Amino acid sequence: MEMTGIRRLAQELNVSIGTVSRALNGKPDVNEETRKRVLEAAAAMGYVANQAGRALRKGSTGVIGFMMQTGHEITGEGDVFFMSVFDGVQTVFARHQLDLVALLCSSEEDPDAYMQRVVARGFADALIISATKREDHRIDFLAKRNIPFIALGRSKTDAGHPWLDLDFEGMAEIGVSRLIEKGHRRIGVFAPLDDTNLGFVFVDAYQKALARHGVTFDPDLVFRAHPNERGGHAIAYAIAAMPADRRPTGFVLTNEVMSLGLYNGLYEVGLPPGRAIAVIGRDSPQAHFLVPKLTSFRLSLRDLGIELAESLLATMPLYAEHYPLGIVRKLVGLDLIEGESDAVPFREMTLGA
Amino acid sequence: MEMTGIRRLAQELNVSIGTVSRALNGKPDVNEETRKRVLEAAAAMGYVANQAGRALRKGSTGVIGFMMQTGHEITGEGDVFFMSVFDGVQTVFARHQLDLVALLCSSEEDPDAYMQRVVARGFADALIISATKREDHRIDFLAKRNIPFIALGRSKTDAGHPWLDLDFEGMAEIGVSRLIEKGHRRIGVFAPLDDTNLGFVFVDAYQKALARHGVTFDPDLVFRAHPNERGGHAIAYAIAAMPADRRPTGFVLTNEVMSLGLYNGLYEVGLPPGRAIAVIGRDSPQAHFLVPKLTSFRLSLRDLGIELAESLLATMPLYAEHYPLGIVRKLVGLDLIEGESDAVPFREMTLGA
DNA sequence: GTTGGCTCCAGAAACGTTTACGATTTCGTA
DNA sequence: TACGAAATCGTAAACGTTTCTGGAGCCAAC
Repeated sequence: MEMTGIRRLAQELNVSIGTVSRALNGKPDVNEETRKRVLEAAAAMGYVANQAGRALRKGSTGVIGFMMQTGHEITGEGDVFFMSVFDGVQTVFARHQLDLVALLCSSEEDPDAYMQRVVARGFADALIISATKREDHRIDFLAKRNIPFIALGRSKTDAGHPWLDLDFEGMAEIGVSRLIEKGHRRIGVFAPLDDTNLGFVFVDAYQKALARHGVTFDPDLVFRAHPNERGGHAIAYAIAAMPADRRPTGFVLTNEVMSLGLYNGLYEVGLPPGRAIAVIGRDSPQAHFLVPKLTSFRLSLRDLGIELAESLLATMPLYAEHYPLGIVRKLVGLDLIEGESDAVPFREMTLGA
Repeated sequence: MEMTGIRRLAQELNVSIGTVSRALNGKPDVNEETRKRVLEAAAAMGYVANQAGRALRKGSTGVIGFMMQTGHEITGEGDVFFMSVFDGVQTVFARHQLDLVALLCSSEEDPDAYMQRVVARGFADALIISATKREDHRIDFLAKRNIPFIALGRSKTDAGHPWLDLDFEGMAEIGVSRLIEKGHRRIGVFAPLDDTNLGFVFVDAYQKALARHGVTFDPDLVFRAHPNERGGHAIAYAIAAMPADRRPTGFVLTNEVMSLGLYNGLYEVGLPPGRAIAVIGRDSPQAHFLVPKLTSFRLSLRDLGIELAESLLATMPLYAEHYPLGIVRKLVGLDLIEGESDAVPFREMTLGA
């Protein structure tokens, strides 16, 4: 009869399974000598406590879920974005033996339903949710159930929950000011087609920034598109389709990947970025080598991940003492990296490559 | 005293928990009338079986793990790549109530150790591993432990395990032939710095393709770089640093994102793609709008995901009957999409934008 | 009227772990 | 010597579920 797991370990060492467990979990009442023996034997046979058994008994899984939706069309941020954020999150979690897994919601399943399923199953101790919608039922749900969570991205639905978001207001203000100082008056911006919150926040801030500089707002300069390369590309064609004197002479973009499509689209329609149109965008591995060099907002995604993790742990009773941050609701700022894409001095629009 | 989970449901319905469980799991010996009552009550209170309890009892979790490493520098493929593959995988898994989660190995942790930990914990029923190395200990480990798995990418370590990989041989053959037909003789290719297997496979096939066309192999035309935008960018500068008559006049690239860096790098060094150097690359959302349009290899990542999932299930006793595929070890082909990036007719190299 | 088979369900065991509790030993001190 | 505290460990319960076993009830057939 084959013993399994901790029982086998206990038998081999001639101690009880209780002692083995206490030894492995660093509990106080176990002789240091036996603890050493246990640890060595465990390492030797590669014993790791079974997830199900442990979770069932402890009532917690040691797993934090990062919920995201698969399929490219939907996600506004690139994947590089997430991979870097993950890495930051994990360096914090690793300190507490917490594991990060990405909970992947199929594009065929409703995100709300998926999340309820995951929570009801007790799959994770806490959740990080991204791609927050303007009104996001997940927030209410999690708050009501008292599941620790943090949202990456603000939302109109406010449950007093912690969130982190990029400083879109700051980007709007800096971007608009910078272009206006260079003489631009017609500044285009992007707004997403769906109800992700960032679009509204950014467009609002954009309008305020314009007003602050006494420039009147033209709704035609808000370009609705998908938040991906395709969307950026489409915007270029939308611009080209406008009467020349109504086109934007500058553009501010906060999305990681749209600048790629916008750049190439602008080349195609004969309105080269940095020459015919000033572009300010967001730095990313993909956008980093654009020619001419993109004047862009940059932030450390790894640091964002670290802050995300720490802010989440701050709301979890077991870990809060190490992170006395309260309920974090914070905008993370971005640095402006000077490039040449906004070097075009203002003048009447001219067509041609 | 608060009843939880299935017990509460059973009490509410005045049946035993066993009956509830059987009703929910579609077991035969339960009255259809009571089954209906159970299902309705479960839906009403949003009951979902606890993951830990179920996994502990059943010995299987219903979770399939897709193992990947976080941090951008390491991953050769972009995140869009994975998000699309995931989506395909999930459409298959959904048919069997299986859940896909991404197991994220921190860049600070050894991938082998991470995987052993995950397996020992019994976290997932099966694994999909990506970023396979030329010699990959994970393969041996999983095969020895009899854990169902499939590798995305070939490896030298062969455990008779299933794998799927892109047809690098095909891309090398088609890409090289195409450029040679246009008169090119000096064709550059990329090889990764680390020991991912794809590099070796591709370079091998590249050499064979050259030989088949009677073109002698020049090792200087194999450019070692990181498999990301930065690497592509660096290659452009490496090319520019060569004596003009030793430079490649064409380039074949199979990586999703490197063409971005290469394109922009080539522009910077005054060797514009499609004009000074012919480039054949790989299609991707990011590369899709490059100017001039990239002549590229395309495949459906979603279909790749579907095939990956089906091939994995084919090796799992419970599901094999639905997927009589045997042990799949297969190259998936890519279509060539005509663009203008390889339109440059062969001539002596000229500098200048 | 007994038997056998069928349908449906209750009861209990089992999965692997953690932990509360109690038992044993040791040791210092009255 | 005796007693209490401290150290160490074994025992068993508990977590929520699935599934095995058996039993109650019913009907048909002999």
